Amino acid sequence: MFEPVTIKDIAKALGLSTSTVSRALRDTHEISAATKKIVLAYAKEINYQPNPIALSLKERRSKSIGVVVSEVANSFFSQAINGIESIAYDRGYHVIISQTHESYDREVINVQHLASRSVDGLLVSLSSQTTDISHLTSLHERGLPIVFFDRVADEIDTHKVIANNEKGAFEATDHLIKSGYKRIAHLTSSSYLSISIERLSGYEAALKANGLSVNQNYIKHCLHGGMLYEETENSIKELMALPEKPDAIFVAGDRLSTGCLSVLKNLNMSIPVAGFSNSDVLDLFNPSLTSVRQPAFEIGQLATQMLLQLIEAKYPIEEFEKKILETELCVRS
Amino acid sequence: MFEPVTIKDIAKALGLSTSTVSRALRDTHEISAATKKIVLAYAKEINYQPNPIALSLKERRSKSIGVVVSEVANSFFSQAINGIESIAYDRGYHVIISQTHESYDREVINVQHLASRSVDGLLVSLSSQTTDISHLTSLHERGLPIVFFDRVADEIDTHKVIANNEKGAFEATDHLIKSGYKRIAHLTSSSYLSISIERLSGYEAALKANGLSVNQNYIKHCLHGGMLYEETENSIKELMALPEKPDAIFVAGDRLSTGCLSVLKNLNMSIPVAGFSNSDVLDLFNPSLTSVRQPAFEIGQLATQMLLQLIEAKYPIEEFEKKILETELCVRS
DNA sequence: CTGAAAGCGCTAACAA
DNA sequence: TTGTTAGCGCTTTCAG
Repeated sequence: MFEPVTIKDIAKALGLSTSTVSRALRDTHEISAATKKIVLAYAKEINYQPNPIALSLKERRSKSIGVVVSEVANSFFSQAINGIESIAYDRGYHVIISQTHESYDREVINVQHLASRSVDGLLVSLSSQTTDISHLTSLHERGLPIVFFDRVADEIDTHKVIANNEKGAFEATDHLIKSGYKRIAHLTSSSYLSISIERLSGYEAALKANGLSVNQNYIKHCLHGGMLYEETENSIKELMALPEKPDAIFVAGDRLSTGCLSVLKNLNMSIPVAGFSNSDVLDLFNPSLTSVRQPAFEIGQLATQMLLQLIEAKYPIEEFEKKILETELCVRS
Repeated sequence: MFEPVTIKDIAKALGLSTSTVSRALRDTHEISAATKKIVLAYAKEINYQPNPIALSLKERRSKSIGVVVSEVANSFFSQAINGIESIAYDRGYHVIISQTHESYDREVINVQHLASRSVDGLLVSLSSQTTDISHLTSLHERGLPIVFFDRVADEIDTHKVIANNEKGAFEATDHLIKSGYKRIAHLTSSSYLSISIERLSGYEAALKANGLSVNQNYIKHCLHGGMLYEETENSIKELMALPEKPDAIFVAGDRLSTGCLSVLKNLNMSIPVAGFSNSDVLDLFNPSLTSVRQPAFEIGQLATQMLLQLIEAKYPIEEFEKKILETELCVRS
């Protein structure tokens, strides 16, 4: 049906061998200028495009990287993807995006699929369900470069790029306290996630730094991270049914933050909320959301640079680093 | 570095030929049950994964489809992508997403890149800059299946899936008029886009149906479709500087709608806005946005089904259809 | 400077 | 029932 031009067609048309054509196209020095010119001209004329599949098979690399995120429809991830693309594109790499929708099974399938498609490396942000990461370790041990961003797995020794979640959480919680609130609840995602742990830790540190104690009843985990309205709603209802109701909420995730605001609005409740979010329409919100903004684009860029460094390294790299980028607190009231 | 297991490894280990192994794995009837069992067991043991690149080269298809959208960070597109994935995934196809960022040059490069990567078909939503579609016609003529969604090109005879933009625009405009507004401005994107044309037409029809005349000064095109704050701001400033200021605005796009609200908020202006948007946090907005919501997920699904139908067709398909899905008006005030 | 041939992983005639 | 061989498009020794 769809018949692209091959190097063979050029060779036949020009009465040359395929190898000569190949060399001419790749501008090898061992080809006469005359032949080169003819080949290049003809290739251009018939709009020859090399077949990257054949190339991949031959060179055992695909010049593509796989990205594993939970949802594209999430400001943080879509911005990170833009960062990833901006670098990958410049360096001649393709980006293949796959979504886990926070499902562990889906993550395993996607990772395997990407690996079998011979991506040269993987940029991974774990799903909220993931506790077992053997699908990644096995690939990593066999030499597939992997860089984690945002939701990382400390068990795997490789580059990681994250936001300063602990500090961001600290600042947001501290801001609420400094604004006069004393009973600060914490709404967060699955407790497995590195980001949950880090943000929880920042929240607790802020309480302690201000002489407040940590009340476990004030901490609610939503395993679906805001994807399920009912789950978020239940958590908030439980919080608001406590004898000592919280007087402010610090939320640990993007979808969860907006979900929280929706629930509060629908329940006709008014309570200040601060939370992690990279949405670009927060200024339009009412009730407003004091937000912790992550440098999503930069995280994507940095992670990609590190991955390409691993991919293109001549010798296996043994030293890995965890880059931590600062967040930004946007106070709204 | 990263050495996957091949059919050859299995053959060698088991003392069989590669073809026997190949046949056993594909469960051909001409292989003894015993051999099959051995091969399958061993393949499982060493976690054999067929190399899809080799398969692609052989079968001249990649079991993947390319998607061309302007921005992933756009509710409509991210929802559409979810719809696309849901179908593609079930049918064993990979989805490769590429973003044009509304740039024509980028669109050409992406399309060519996808084509050269041997995608089996293309799902395209044109960039707002695109007027010349020869990069698509040439591929289409050479037999590459293409399905347009949302922003379509009528010049190419193929399947198309769109929302009922004209009716959606009519309803939104009509709603504003029925709410008592008489001087309704229209903020829209590039005039090349099919969606702009359709929505403009619905807007004009609503005015006429209500005995109002179309005032060209009330119609503003933003070539960057809301991506450039200044552009949106200028358009709105021009509108509000008119001797007869509009008393309501109908906006034709997602980013443009939120951009419009931001500008109005920042300029401290209050004027009712209705517009196309698929954001899922509109309920939190203040000022509110009466929205025209497109069935983005379904559009993605349908487009993918149609594309797979073209891809898997035994005989070339000559009859094409344009599916039009209904929008939903969500009144907010 | 150019050509012939092998090989990347896999499948499918064709033989045996 | 299984093995041999060729070929998908390309690069790269190795010969000429």
